[in-house]
Amino acid sequence: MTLAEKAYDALRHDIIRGELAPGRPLRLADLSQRYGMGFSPLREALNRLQAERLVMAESLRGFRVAPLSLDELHDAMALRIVIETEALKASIGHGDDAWASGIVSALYALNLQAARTGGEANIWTLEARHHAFHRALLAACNSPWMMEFFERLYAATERYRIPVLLAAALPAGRDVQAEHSALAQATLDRDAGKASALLDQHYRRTVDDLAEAIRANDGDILRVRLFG
Amino acid sequence: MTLAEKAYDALRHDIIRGELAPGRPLRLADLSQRYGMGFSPLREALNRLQAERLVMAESLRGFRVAPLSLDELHDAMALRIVIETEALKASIGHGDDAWASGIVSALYALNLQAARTGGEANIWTLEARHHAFHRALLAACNSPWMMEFFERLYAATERYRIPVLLAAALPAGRDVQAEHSALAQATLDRDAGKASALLDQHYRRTVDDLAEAIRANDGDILRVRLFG
DNA sequence: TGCAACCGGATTTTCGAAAGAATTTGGAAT
DNA sequence: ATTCCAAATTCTTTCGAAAATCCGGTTGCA
Repeated sequence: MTLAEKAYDALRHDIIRGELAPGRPLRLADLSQRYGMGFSPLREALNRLQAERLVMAESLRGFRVAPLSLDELHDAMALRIVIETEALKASIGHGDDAWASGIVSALYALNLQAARTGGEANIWTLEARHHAFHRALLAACNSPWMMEFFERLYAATERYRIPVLLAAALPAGRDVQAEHSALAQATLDRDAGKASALLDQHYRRTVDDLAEAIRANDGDILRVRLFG
Repeated sequence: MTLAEKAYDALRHDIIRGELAPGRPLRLADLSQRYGMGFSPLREALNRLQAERLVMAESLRGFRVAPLSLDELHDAMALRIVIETEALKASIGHGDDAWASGIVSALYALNLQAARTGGEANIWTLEARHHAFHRALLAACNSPWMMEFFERLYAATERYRIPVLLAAALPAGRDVQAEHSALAQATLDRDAGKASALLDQHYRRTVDDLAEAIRANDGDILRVRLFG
């Protein structure tokens, strides 16, 4: 693995998790220090991330972490619904036993982690398994373009979810794991209409909850932090 | 404009037009000669294009122009239909007079160019206006993510259209300009159902024609040209 | 005071060379 | 003739420094 690839992974990771705050300028000298490498691999990684809209670039003024906004959250989630319901239908059409087993396994692992509390609870493990579950649902759609856009939008929206999860600011009265199970069941039953309706509903609730949590937080989660 | 940005524009342009053939290795020394700049700006541009799937990269083995395949054409066009019909409905919902005027103007300019023959006919002008027309239809969708994916998929599918246009291998018996006019009319009439149906139909015909032309050409258009 | 030009430091961008990795070549042994 | 190994070559990747640009503050002038 080249340094540029390491830089890409590390920067992407740190941006999505919010360790590099939205709006923060990404100075090459700082990054060089932080990641222990020269400018060239960092610039290559930043250019890739720019194309993915995780980083913004301005000519001769360098790079900064892409900002967040409620508008973008709504935009990205609305498009996720369009693309993922379509991909789910295709997946249900094409999926074989390996695909179905993948869903069962991903759901099981997700439920295990979701049930853990206290020291065993780990938001990053939970997040990874949540991602894996949603990917497993779509995995058989047989469309590289859909999968790419799924990954792009997942990363974009994860940036909103993570600070909310960290603040444990999720509204009660919602059984997310039950939604996941129902979604998996409808998918495994090859009921495309029901499965995509459940997925749509799942995401509508998610975006409502996120928007609510952000409002409750006075938008601090989104606030552009120029330094830090 | 920095050299890296110039390199990005030039490479993107040359890849989409097929001047850099699918599959061709992109050696830094060659590119440096071709575009008259050092390695750094070229590598930055290549990394951006890699993220856009116009270029493929392999660790320590450099870059090559992304290959073409019938499968990818079908995949990309199918997703264009999903995204653009959605964007068109949203555009019809939000569009104001400036948006409507933009469509009229883009359609007029496209028709002018499409009517020209002989020395006045210019495939690149035609292509630019075709792109501008389709963009104008969606311009009011108010979704940066949809517009980005539209641009990505347009670029991806343009790579298949251009060699066919250059070979003038379009099947007769289809009045593409009439389809554009009808589509514009339904859109301006704010008939979302009819407009998206026409757009869907327009693209289904396009993909059929392209696939047919490529088959007639024995797939030579897609053939990976390792040297070229 | 208001304003424009200008300097100095900070930062990005680019280059050229060195380092590192893969591929090819050529030759020796089987 | 074929296989294997090592040297040579080609190419990518990375670094460090030089060039270009931006930003903030200050000076000079009306």
